[in-house]
Amino acid sequence: MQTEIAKTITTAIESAQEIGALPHFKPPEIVVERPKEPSHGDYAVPSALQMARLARMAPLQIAERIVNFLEETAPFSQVEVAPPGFINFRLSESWLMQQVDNVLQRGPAYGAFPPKKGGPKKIQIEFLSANPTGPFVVGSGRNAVLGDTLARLFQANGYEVQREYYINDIGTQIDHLATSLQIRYAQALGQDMADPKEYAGQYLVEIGEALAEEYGDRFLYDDNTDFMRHEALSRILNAIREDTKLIGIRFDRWFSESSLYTDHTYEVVYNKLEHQRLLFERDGAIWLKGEDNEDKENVVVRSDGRPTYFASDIAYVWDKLVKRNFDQAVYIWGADHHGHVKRLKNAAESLNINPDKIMIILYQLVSITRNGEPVRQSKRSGDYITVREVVDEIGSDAFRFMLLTRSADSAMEIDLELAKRESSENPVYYVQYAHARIASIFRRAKEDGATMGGGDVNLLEHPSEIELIRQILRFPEVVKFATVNLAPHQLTYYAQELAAAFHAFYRDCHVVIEDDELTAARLKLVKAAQITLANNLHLMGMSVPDQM
RNA sequence: GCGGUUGUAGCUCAAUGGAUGAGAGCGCCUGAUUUCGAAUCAGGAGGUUGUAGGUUCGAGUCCUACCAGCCGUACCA
Repeated sequence: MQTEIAKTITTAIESAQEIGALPHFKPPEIVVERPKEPSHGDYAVPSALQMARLARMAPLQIAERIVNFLEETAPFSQVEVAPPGFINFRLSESWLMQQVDNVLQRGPAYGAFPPKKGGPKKIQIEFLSANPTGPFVVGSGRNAVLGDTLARLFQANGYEVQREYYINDIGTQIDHLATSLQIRYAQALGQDMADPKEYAGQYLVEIGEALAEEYGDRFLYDDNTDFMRHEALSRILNAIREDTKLIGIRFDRWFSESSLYTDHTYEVVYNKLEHQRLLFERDGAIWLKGEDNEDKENVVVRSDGRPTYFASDIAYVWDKLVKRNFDQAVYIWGADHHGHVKRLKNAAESLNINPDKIMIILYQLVSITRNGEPVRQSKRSGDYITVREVVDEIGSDAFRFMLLTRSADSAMEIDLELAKRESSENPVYYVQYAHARIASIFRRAKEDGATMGGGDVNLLEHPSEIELIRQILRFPEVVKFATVNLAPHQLTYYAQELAAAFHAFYRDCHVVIEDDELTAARLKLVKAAQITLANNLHLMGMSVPDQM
């Protein structure tokens, strides 16, 4: 709708300029807004205000001339100019009513957009990717929920989406993990050893005990680092996989960092950079030049010959955008990684990859408190709160909703005790209750033998009905907006507004009544509301209950 | 020090450079059910959008400085 309005405005300006009603100038991009104040209509265009200087005319006058040249005003009952120079569009009630049939027809697809012409764009979203050195903790939950919801949003926008988890399965930390497990295993076999310094968490004790039970002392005496590394990784990753399922997340691929080296991707990328003379040696290490002098140089290969994490990052982005040919690569990173954004994009550019294909979402970190006291989050010390613990207490839907309501760039604090106490007040239940109430209306209608077949949507003229339709029709716009702005939290706010519009309608309008025709029409409206609520809840990865 | 980011109601947070109303939820106060589900609805109190300047027809939003919090500033990941 917004793009259509923008188009008609543009043509109106052009024809006004041809005739001379407006002077010639290059019009700015036409912005179509949804005004906050309902009396200002459904859509508003402030372009006349922006063009006042260019046209050297009063904004009100510009707006009036544009309106005079508008060709198509079909779905609108009113197009008016308001001071200081807005052009306001009001949708006609009959048009609004007719959209209800439209929503019913689209059903589960309502709010989704078809793929672009020429086939769907391939987008890869890599998220969570928590180091496999410990359990899935609450802090990472935000990453997971953001990534998964964005994946759902891109799917709704006609993209072909792949969800990927990048496993950091090499490096110093993994070596420490292996030696820590070796100690736990030995302890499980009754050896008197000091607790590991590196990874002291309970989960390694359990894995050590499991190994002792399965293998006895077979791995006790020789150097079994490789075995320990493998066992620790696979068991921890399995646990993470199970825990992500707990909140409705599944990955399409688990990508191993070490595979970048075994399949020679790294070698190819390294040679490419070297061929372009972008690598140089200093202090025994190999560095990558910065894009310009202001950018810092970064170490790619350490002086002991081992590649850095950054080296893997470069090979990985090549793997994504060149080898696997994704159109876009989305990264979800904690804000503590913000320093890496520029160097990754610069490296991509050095490889002739368009850096615009890389979208990096930074989210502020989550701090955990319990009754106001900060809780430390550290896998090394074994001091952490897992997603599983919290989900067991408050449920997956409330957990996801809680993490999703904040925009990514606002730091959030979760108080565990408060979260438990208030979980019954979580707004997700408000939204789900609206859905369940509608299901209940349909159960009632069935008992009474009422159906929505043949319902005439033109009967839906009560102000609460019109308002509910307006809210329902916002849904596709919200989906689009949340995607292009990478702002999935918008879904949670819209869901509450939609539910509120339904509850207000419920107060004012009985659905199952004596008047069969009005009943049928209202059942249609209520069905449309239910479809929209359900599609929204699905997009947020939450359950859609018929009863609560 | 330098760089990034955040500062909005008692609390947790929204708000696409727009309109005499900066909005929700929680908490607090007052009301509503012989009715399709009260996990609901209606109303009230509560704000100098950290401070000071600037740009703009128009600023919570953009720019500058300052104050406060968080993060980064590794041949860790």
